[in-house]
Amino acid sequence: MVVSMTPEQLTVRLRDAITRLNRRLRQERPLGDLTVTQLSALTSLRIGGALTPRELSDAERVQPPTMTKIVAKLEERGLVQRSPHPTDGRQVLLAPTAEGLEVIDSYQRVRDEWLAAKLANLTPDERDTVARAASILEGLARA
Amino acid sequence: MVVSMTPEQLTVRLRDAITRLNRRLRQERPLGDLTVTQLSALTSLRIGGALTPRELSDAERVQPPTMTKIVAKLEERGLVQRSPHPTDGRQVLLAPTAEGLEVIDSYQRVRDEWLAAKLANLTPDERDTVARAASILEGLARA
DNA sequence: CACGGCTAATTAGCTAGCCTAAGGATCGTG
DNA sequence: CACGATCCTTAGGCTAGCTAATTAGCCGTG
Repeated sequence: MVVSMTPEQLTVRLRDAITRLNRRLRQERPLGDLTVTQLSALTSLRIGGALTPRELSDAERVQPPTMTKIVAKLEERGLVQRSPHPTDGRQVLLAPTAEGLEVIDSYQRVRDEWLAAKLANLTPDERDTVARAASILEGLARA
Repeated sequence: MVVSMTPEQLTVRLRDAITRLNRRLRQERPLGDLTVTQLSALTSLRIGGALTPRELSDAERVQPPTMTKIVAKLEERGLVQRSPHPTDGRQVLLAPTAEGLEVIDSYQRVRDEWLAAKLANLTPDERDTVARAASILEGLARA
């Protein structure tokens, strides 16, 4: 079932799909709680262990001042802890607190209900397509 | 090459890919020019012909006040025209101006250079996967 | 025919999330 | 030891979304 589409059509189509789905994801913000941006940053911290703000902003593809704000909010909620860098006084190390880790876990289970439910309605074949596309799209965003 | 992934992994992975790619798309704002949101609304108007603000906000999945602002910006630029509803004095009809249509066309060609270039680097197989996924994702966002 | 309740659109005001520019602290090297 | 580079933050601005409240117009009922 090859879809025949010009490159322009594909570009427009993909952009549209991305922006709409993103809007939808933002809307589904569950009680409590963290925004998509905050959760993403927190998750990067768990994966990366302790990161500096610079490393974290690189990982999240935002500018450093943006990350300052995101981290500030996570800190307010006690989900991230800041400690001095052992050898470089300019830098700071960020790490999730125990509560932060807990929050991530509970989100992994609870959070994406809306999207998970939608995905569950797809055929196995469609899910497979989406899974492979997700990897490809991540690659695009990273590049 | 079937990717084996739990539903949770897929959900998280997809959300991540969407948000990151969306950030990237926002950043690539070309000179001139319309934001992704504005272009999307304008395109909906071209497809839908003349729509009321309510219809347009439904189509774009935003709340009416949000659409009021988007339309105001498009109007400022002379890309959208407002006319009274023939039978209902509360409503308003929105339609793209000639210039608005022209702008859409030029964007279709010029705008998504960044994304188009990325897509061009994919293998035909990957492009096909992305194309099919785009349709599926649009369906998700719509539902 | 007027009035009460609904709907459409806008206004007001908030938050998140992104940016650039500029500043202060620290590092490292000549 | 001074000076350029680097790290983080502050300041300020913009887009994009939201909810609550207001204004205007519609319509059915008494």
